Amino acid sequence: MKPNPFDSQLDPRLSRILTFVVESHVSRAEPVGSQYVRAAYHLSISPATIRNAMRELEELGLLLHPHTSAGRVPTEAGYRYYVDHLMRPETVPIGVRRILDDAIGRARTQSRASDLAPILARATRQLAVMAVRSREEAVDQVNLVALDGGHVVVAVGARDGMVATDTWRPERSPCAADLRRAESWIRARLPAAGPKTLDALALEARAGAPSEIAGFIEEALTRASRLLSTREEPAVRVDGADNIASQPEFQAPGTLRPLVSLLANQESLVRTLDAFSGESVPRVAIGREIESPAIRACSIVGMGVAVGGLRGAIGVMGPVRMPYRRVISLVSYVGARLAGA
Amino acid sequence: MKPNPFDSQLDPRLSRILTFVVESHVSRAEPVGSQYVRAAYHLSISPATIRNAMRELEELGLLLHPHTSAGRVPTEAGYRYYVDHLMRPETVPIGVRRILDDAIGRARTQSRASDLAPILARATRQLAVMAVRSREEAVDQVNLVALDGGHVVVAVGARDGMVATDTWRPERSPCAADLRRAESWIRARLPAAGPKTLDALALEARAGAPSEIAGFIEEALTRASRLLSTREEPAVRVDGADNIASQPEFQAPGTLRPLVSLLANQESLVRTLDAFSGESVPRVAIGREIESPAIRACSIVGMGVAVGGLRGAIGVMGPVRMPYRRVISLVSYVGARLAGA
DNA sequence: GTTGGCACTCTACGGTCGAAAGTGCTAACG
DNA sequence: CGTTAGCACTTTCGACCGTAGAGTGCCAAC
Repeated sequence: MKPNPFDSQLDPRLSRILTFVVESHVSRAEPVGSQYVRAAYHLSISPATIRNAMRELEELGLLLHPHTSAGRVPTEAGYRYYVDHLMRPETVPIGVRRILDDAIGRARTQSRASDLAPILARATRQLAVMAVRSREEAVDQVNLVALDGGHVVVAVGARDGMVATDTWRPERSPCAADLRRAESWIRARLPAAGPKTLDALALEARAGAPSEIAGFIEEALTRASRLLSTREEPAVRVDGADNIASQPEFQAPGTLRPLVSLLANQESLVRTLDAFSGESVPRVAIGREIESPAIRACSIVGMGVAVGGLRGAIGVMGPVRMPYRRVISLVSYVGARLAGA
Repeated sequence: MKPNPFDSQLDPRLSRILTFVVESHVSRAEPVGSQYVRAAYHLSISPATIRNAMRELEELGLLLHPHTSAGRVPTEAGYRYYVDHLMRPETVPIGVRRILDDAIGRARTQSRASDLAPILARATRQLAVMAVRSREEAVDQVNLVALDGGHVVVAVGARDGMVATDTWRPERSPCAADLRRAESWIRARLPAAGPKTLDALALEARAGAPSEIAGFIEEALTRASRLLSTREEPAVRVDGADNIASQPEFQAPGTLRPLVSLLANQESLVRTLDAFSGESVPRVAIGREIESPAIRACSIVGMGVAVGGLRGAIGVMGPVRMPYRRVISLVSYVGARLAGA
């Protein structure tokens, strides 16, 4: 972290003006002039005074002039100061809260956390991302069960209680005794195993297990391993892309392209969001603060969540000119519910 | 189908010119003029002659004039005629074929057909979609199995051999006898049931099953039902969006928006692709032939596929000005491999 | 059916002009 | 010292216009 020259509070006069400029610009999407601020907030001071204040803010690097005769626009530092010092927390309106609670409840019980992305996208009118992956817990138990019809279920359980299953139909159906033997062969060799250990164990089985069930055990362990590793590649859900595509910052030709690439290439989006998964309260990354160079013109509000056996992050992305108050309050609300007991 | 006035072969002279115009325009992305055609194909006829032919083609509705002094552009009917009568099939080069074979093999064995979308996108340099859903087969069997640690697996098997499982941990762990009783209660009432029947059965269980296992059965059936219906919502994978976003037809402001919506709202894409799932050879939908009004400026080459217990469709989407030869050959190749035994 | 010649039409580009917006500066005021 | 009024200044934006370039349509001739 570089030292922030604005840690000390700004002059209250300048604070007020900065707040006005930021909030005006967020809602109007145009440079805001001194006249406009005066009229919009019914100020009793003259435009000239406001201009003086704006000039000071510009010298501090918090505002910016697109050109000589345009109003002011907040810089990224300006938004940063606004988010850190000026913005007051907003409470989520009761109606929205009900909708969210409902969706969160469903996500919890059905372990389909990704369904929250559309809800969050609608509520914030931005792009919402939800990425969850399973905890990388040690494997605790492996069960093998025969079903009617010759199918076999392999179920792996992690120490934290998460369970995943896969099904297949072996060429030669094993009898119940074989299943029990295979299970205990595995159990005897199962200390605390991650997916790599399971792979190693599969190899060991091919060589060392009783020959009539060796192939079967190998298959089961291979599937168990794949179960864990495919679980590790996060389930991601993105929604609301058209919300931000319709924003004025994406109207200029060529500006939408990075967004399309992002949607097409969700891995990089997930990687970006991963940086937020450690946060227990919303963190705001503004513009260039985002690592990924592809999305320089955007901001992200994100935090980590945990649902059932899954953990991951939620994030809301939009142009730097974003209604931070509302977005933060919503992310915070959803995040708290998903992190909480 | 409306009667096609062009079923009879076009004059060979006109056919040649139309072919040249289509192929030139596909690769150059600009209106093609008579001079250009002459030079590019080393024709020994004069530009004036070519112009005469073009005028005839324009009168037939196969070519179009953006304005008085621009070259010609194929109309959608022109592309249609080209695809139906002029285009010669292309063979997939051996190198590409190897890459595809490899990917197809992996998709088969791992039942992860969606991984083919990125491959197809790279090969065609267009947008590729792969959507698979499980067959809507009648439920054949429901198994309940206890695992170590108090978890229970519910496995539903469909008549065609597909199996899906879900796991949960009931509040009160049922004993082995309870499980068997629950299983046979269900089995006795299981004719050939779809997800709706399973839901109905869950309700019946709440009222009519032995009280000590009623709640358990209800839960199991609800999960089984959800298993089928979430399986029914197809797994979809889209890739290569940036391929077509970089095409000149998407450079004009506002033209990219529908594409973004499409990527954000993959349901409608899936619905559009569904229309192709019945085809056993590639079908080409050009421009307005596509039902969905959102993607009027695009064409789709798609066909149905089947992988393991899954069925669905692959599709390649791009601007109407698309290299149909190459795309069709690739879709055909992949599709044939996925449909074959 | 094909060709050469030529007038015609339309777009794209670059420059000029006036209106509108909003500032910066200076001088005056409490 | 903060605030204010007045005014010149800068810059963008849209409209307008004239020219260069591209490619056609048509006509008369082969």
